[in-house]
Amino acid sequence: MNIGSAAERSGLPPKTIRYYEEIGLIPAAGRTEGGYRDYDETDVQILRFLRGARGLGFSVSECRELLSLYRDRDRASADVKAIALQRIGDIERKILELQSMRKTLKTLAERCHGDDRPDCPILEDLAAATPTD
Amino acid sequence: MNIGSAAERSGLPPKTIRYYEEIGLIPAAGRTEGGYRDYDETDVQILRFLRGARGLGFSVSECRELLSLYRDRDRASADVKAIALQRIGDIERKILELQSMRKTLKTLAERCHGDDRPDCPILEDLAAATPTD
DNA sequence: CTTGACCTTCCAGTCGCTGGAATCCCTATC
DNA sequence: GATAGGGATTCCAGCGACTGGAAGGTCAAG
Repeated sequence: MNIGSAAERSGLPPKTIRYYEEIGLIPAAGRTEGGYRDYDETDVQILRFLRGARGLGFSVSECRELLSLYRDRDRASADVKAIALQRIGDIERKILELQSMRKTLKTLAERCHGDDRPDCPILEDLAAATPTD
Repeated sequence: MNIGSAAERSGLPPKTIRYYEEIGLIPAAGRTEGGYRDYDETDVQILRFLRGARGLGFSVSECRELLSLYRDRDRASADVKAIALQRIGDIERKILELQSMRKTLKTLAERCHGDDRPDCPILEDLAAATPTD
């Protein structure tokens, strides 16, 4: 099947599939006589795997690790779990950061009357910011 | 004061300050005879403002808007508030997305025994992913 | 035989910096 | 006055993970 069908069946855009090939995340696809990339079900499976992993926020290099574990029949599930737990930690840190931003913004937005007058605690607060690092 | 002091007093790295100048986020700084950029307290104030806004996750183009509102004495606070509310919306969407990822990953990680055996629900689940879009 | 949808490669751009190289300025010490 | 260092300057390249677009090749239908 050509790259368009593989894209449709995997949920990844053709451009992304070519990009993954270029960076060596997936092996170079076979070619038809006319020079078109040719994919089979196994390839699509790998592409879907990547789409799922990327969708869970794993970086491309984490995907590389996950993929090599996926292909390794002698893998230890502990290695996979470690990557997943790491990712959960990243996500939780990010959530905390976003929640803190939201809290600050909400407080400021609540205090801003939001009409046509110019005085605004949001701007005032930003202007008063001190370098805390 | 030179860029190093402005950096210290604003909390932004010198490279970032030059970058902001380059992209026109801040006006070009004055220069000393020797060609060094020269900053005063007002400049540092603006840099701090930017650091605060970026720290709350506003994009550079949002910062541009916020800065122009900040400088506009005839602004309507409603315009500022609208940007802030928009940003809160972005943050909340992002939090929901991350929470969903975390939930999926947690479920998978819990079901993975994480020892030296190869069978692993994390990999199995990724491999079974279907294009849902 | 032509049309149009697909494919190919390659180059550039996105966002917000960050690193590094080569060179210049300023101050302090010998 | 020479020199050493710690700044500053510019410019170019790279990060991550694509995405857009141009110029051209291929394929199936009419």
